[in-house]
Amino acid sequence: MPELPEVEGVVRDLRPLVVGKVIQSVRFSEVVYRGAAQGKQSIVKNAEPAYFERVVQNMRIASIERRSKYIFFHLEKGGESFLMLSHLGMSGAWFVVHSMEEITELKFRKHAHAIFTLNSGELLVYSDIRRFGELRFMKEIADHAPLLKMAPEPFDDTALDYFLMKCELPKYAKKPIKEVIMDGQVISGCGNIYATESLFSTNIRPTRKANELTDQEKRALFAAICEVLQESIDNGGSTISDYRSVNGGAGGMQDRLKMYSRKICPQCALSTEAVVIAGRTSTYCPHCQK
DNA sequence: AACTGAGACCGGGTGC
DNA sequence: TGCACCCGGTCTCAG
Repeated sequence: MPELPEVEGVVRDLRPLVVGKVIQSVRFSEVVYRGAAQGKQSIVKNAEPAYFERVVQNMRIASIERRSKYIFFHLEKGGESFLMLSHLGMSGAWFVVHSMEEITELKFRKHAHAIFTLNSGELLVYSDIRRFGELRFMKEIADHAPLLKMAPEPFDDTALDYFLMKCELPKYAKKPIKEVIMDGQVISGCGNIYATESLFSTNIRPTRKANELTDQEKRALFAAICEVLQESIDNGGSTISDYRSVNGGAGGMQDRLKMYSRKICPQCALSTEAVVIAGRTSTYCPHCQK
């Protein structure tokens, strides 16, 4: 499951491989075309695949940027700029290869849904096993309303105050703290894995109501989130089931996780417990986390 | 107007 | 071997 660190890794890998290159053409999988014919938006959102094909032709990849768990491809053609948005969902992955056979894991090759041919002769491939990811072609960020509501990047100076402010709002005050920190409108890029880890490292139980945390606890929790996100970025992200870095590598962070999907607390050696919060499995230590 | 909950999207993995 | 079910990030829509 790609969260902020995994998406950051993909962006850092992609940049030197494709920035400056020109998209000659793009083709989509049968699933995408068939879905569009049935009125569904499989992978490709807010545009017909045929439109997408036509419009990205001869566009230069000017830069690539991560924002929350999204990847922004800044494209240019004839002095005009465009945005191609990619969200990896549960199982999205990007590859840069000379031929599809270079994608060695069959499940990723089998579920390649967008294949861009670059002027270098290489293929830029978006693969997505569970199809929870998306590709969106836009003129500007405002074309997709939810993007305007995203919280600041957690490493921004404003992010802590933004988080503290959101905790006080009626909408969030009485919700479990774990649900609050996983909300992209409160903190950007913190999903189940890193929410679980940061709550464990600060000894805070995930079910506590947001407004029942002390100011000190909230500040410590926010700091812990930034720390674990940074640690994960530094270690290539967590490869849990379907996350792969560009061209199929695995991350190293999964071995450093202390609470996510653990049966035994590494701190006190007692059994952990799991509850469901906002639809997500939330593992915690009932002894260490108060 | 604003919030809430349900539904939709999927196939690999797991357990019976 | 087969099959039903579980899981999850985010948006959309009905209430």
